[in-house]
Amino acid sequence: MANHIADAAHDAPPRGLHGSGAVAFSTRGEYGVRFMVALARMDHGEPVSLTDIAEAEELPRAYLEQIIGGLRDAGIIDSQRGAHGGYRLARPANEVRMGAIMRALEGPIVPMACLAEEGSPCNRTGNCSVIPLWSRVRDAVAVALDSFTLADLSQPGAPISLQRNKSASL
Amino acid sequence: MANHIADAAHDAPPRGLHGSGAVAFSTRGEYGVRFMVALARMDHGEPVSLTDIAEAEELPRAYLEQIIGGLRDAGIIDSQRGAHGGYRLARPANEVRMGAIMRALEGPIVPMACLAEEGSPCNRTGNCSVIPLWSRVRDAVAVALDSFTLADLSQPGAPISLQRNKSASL
DNA sequence: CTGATTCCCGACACAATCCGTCGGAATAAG
DNA sequence: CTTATTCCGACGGATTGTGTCGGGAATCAG
Repeated sequence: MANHIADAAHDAPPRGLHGSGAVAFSTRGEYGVRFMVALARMDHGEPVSLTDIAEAEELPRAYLEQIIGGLRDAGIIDSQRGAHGGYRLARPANEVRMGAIMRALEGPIVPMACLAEEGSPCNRTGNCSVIPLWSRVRDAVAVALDSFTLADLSQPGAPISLQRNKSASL
Repeated sequence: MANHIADAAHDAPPRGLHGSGAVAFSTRGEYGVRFMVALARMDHGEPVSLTDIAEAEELPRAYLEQIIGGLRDAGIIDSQRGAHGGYRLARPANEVRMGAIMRALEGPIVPMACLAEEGSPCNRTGNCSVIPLWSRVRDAVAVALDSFTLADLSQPGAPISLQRNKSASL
């Protein structure tokens, strides 16, 4: 199980893909994104320590530490050890798409096991005509995530042209 | 030292609905959709028994039985008990959107707990500027699912204008 | 050099939930 | 009455999400 995380962004799935109630991301995604937003706001050249961010966001420090390993491996953040160490954005916030962050945190977007390239791709070939459905969902999620950059979320006033949030039970 | 963050920072009560690694639907979604597609194909006026569909799709019968309860409750399928009983589509296949099926199977589409209307909606108001992200993902998934009808998937030749599936690591 | 600070990493425990099974009750047809 | 079928609650094993802990490695200050 100890697969080395050599190059990220492509090789993430030590975490299996099981499923949940609905589309639901896990807390890895939530905490990791909040970490990134906080880091983008606090990053002024000097590294920001994990403890500072965990306090600011009221997140469990040790757990957060474990989560953001994926961000480092993906090259999204740079880390510096030792006293006065911490984390920095590897690139400007407006060049970091949220899709890259989420994939680094939660692994590839695979709404259904059929779409995972490794392993048996749904041996029910021919019968299985539902793949287009999952495929389109996957693409839609990717587009939605990539339509935001980190800068969009880290600026205080929300400058996002967002359609009215109905908040109804979708 | 402020070590109190480590143990007292997590608010226990509102941890409610979370779930999975990536976007991944559960097998409820997969099996349920396959059930619906099979039913749409086999439905010729007479009820189709669960055993027949489970055999045709090679799905565990008892588990499938449990899953499709949601479809019945949602009024998507009609059931008839007793000998020669079984299931029928409640409406024509081209009037049934896949989004309705998935919601009946897996519950509302809520990528992050913040968006659940019941309960505490992310008491971090003000700070939490990431809601637009989850909101857009939710809407994108809903649109993608609703862009298919059951008829689209149950017809043998795939008549769907589907962009080329790159199958890359999204 | 010594010590303090911080990231890094493996292991572990607890809880939740998924996945699937089982047995039986209710209903309907012959 | 017998048989076929849906309906329902409960149960268990396996997996995984969530979070903690302890120590090791890098880095900096004195």
